[in-house]
Amino acid sequence: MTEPRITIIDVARAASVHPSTVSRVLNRRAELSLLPETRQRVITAARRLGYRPSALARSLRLQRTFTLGMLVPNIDNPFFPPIIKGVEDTAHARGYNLVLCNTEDSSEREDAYLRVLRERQVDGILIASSFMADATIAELRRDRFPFVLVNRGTRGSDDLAVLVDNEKGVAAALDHLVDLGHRRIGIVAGPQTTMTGRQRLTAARVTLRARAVKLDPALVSVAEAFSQEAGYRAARRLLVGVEPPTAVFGANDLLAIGVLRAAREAGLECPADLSLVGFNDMPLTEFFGPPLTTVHVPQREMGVRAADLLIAQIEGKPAATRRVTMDVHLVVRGSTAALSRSQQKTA
Amino acid sequence: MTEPRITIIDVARAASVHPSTVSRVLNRRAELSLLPETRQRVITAARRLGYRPSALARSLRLQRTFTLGMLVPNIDNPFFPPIIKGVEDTAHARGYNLVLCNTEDSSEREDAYLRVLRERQVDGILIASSFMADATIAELRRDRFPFVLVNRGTRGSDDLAVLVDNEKGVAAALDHLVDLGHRRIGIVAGPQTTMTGRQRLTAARVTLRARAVKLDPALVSVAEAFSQEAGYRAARRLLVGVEPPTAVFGANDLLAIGVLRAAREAGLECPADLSLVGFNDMPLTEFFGPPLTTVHVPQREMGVRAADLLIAQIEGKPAATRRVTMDVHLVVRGSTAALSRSQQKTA
DNA sequence: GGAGTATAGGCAATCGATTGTTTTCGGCTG
DNA sequence: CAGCCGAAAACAATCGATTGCCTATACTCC
Repeated sequence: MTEPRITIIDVARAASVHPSTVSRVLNRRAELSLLPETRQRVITAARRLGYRPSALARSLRLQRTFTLGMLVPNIDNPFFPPIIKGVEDTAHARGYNLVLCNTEDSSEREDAYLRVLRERQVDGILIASSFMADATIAELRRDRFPFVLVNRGTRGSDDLAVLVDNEKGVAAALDHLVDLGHRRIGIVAGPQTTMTGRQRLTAARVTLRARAVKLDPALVSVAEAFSQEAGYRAARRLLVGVEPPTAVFGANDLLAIGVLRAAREAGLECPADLSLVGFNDMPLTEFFGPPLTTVHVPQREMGVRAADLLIAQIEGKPAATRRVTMDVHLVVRGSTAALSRSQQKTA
Repeated sequence: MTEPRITIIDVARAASVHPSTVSRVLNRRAELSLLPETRQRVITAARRLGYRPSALARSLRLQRTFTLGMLVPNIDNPFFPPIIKGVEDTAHARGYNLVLCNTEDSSEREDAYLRVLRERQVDGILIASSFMADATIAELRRDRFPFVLVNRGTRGSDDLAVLVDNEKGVAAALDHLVDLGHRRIGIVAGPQTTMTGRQRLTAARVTLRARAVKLDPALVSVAEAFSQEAGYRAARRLLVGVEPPTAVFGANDLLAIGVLRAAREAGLECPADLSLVGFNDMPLTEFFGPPLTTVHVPQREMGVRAADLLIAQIEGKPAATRRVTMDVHLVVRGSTAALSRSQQKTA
């Protein structure tokens, strides 16, 4: 903008009133009585000049930006967009804007962005990013800076959080495989540096033990990220063994797709040679070849609940609950099938 | 934050210097000489107090926010995340932050967000949103507000823009189908309220005419959005006719996936009964069932170029070029096949 | 030793809006 | 007609950082 900015002072001059009067008129403050005629003069002048308030100046004065920040690990993961939309819709409806930060699964970027968000004085932060050091979060806690964790927990503290019932979801996924007759089940786990990665792997162990299926350590492969590529690399380690699995559980859908690719490369058909279950039920999974059996997570709803929680906290409303756990359920599609004779022979 | 904010004044007091000195130290201004010892005292004090500059105050004073705004039609469309990442990476590398706005294909939201971005005084805007009224853009142009169009053009003006070679892409897609022997080719076009939608349909007509294939008006179905659902609805209208197409071109990948769904429902196998080509080559298309033949668009690169263009404009650097057209090429995968005998009989 | 000058850093205006306090002015009362 | 009241709007401080300009101090040179 090379044009000089139209300020409240310009409007005041045009309407022959004091700037403070302009402010009161435009903010519809009832505290002070104003002549209807004056009010009209101000409004007309503002419109005529094309006045746009400066959110910067306003925020500086009010110490409130009406902006939320959100840290997302990777916007490329189709799991997140619906969550983001849920947050955005809710925020918008309540008069807040959203600044989105893609941390690219890097803790440096997480820290950098967090700093930026605080310097910009966002009113609160949603953290869907999972690598973040507990120390960083502890700092937020100490400063009483409003924040909500999304799809990730922290050890034992009572931070505001919207979580997924990982235990139930993993159990549903593995029960399904066991029910189909599978006994050699492989796990492509998420990074064990993340809460989600650890919880799901632990839950898998628990479930298999409960079903009396023993988990061959050679069939557990930890991916270094929640991405298709990492899933592919992890799956390759899994499928080359002397006794490959007849079914694999991927700790999220992208990992499962990576497994699919590795399987194809190894000449395995899914689900004939290898059953596959994912987690999240991200958009478009039903169109994959084959359509992915996966654990459905109410993504948009998570975003909505997270934004609700955060805004309530910001506005000092009594939080009905500090922790929301989303229910999940298995969606059976085409990537899983009963253990076949040929698979039994191989195994 | 309930804690009182640490300001530059607090640091100044702690270091026994004037606030202006603190500012100069922390901004490494060389214009004025400072005693190394003073400098050190200030830095120490700032660190000890945990001073965080207020981006708000800074921006207000400098009339610069070092923030870019980006309007995206729908973050759910996997086509956009890589573009966004390209923008974000570039912006970040140049010291800018990005505020992302999801317009949900609604022109009201577009206008609302555009207003918000201007009130927040972002330094420039990237517009990937396609519905936006030309009048709104004209206003930006008039105010000399820096902006770049991404993946959409405007009629005849010389706005900064990063475009896709739609003509070439569409020609490649349809040439491929014609080369495979298809003559009854259906088009699922994008909304004709968007430039992209119109350009691709026009290009399709031109290409088919050039190949002397006549386009049955009954085989052109316009979707009301660039979404899977809209594609599905549009495709249903197309496939129920007395003489259905043997191949379909979807104006983007999501539309193509909608076609796939409709085809499946109609009992048609892809590519055996129906060949299908999309546009964009968004992430994961290779994992669809069948893997989608589509026109590859360098998504991340588009974002990078757009951010480059915008930042150059903001910083008053001479723009080498006002308009960048990305090259595209067809990626043949599994959703297209040569016209088969059975299809010929049907047709 | 006094004028000149370089160096270090303080002073104060400014960015644009908000809001508690004060002023102004007309009208009314005693 | 002085005094008071209330409505309407002006005044001025404030949010936090930046920067052109000015000042104070010490040092140099003749």
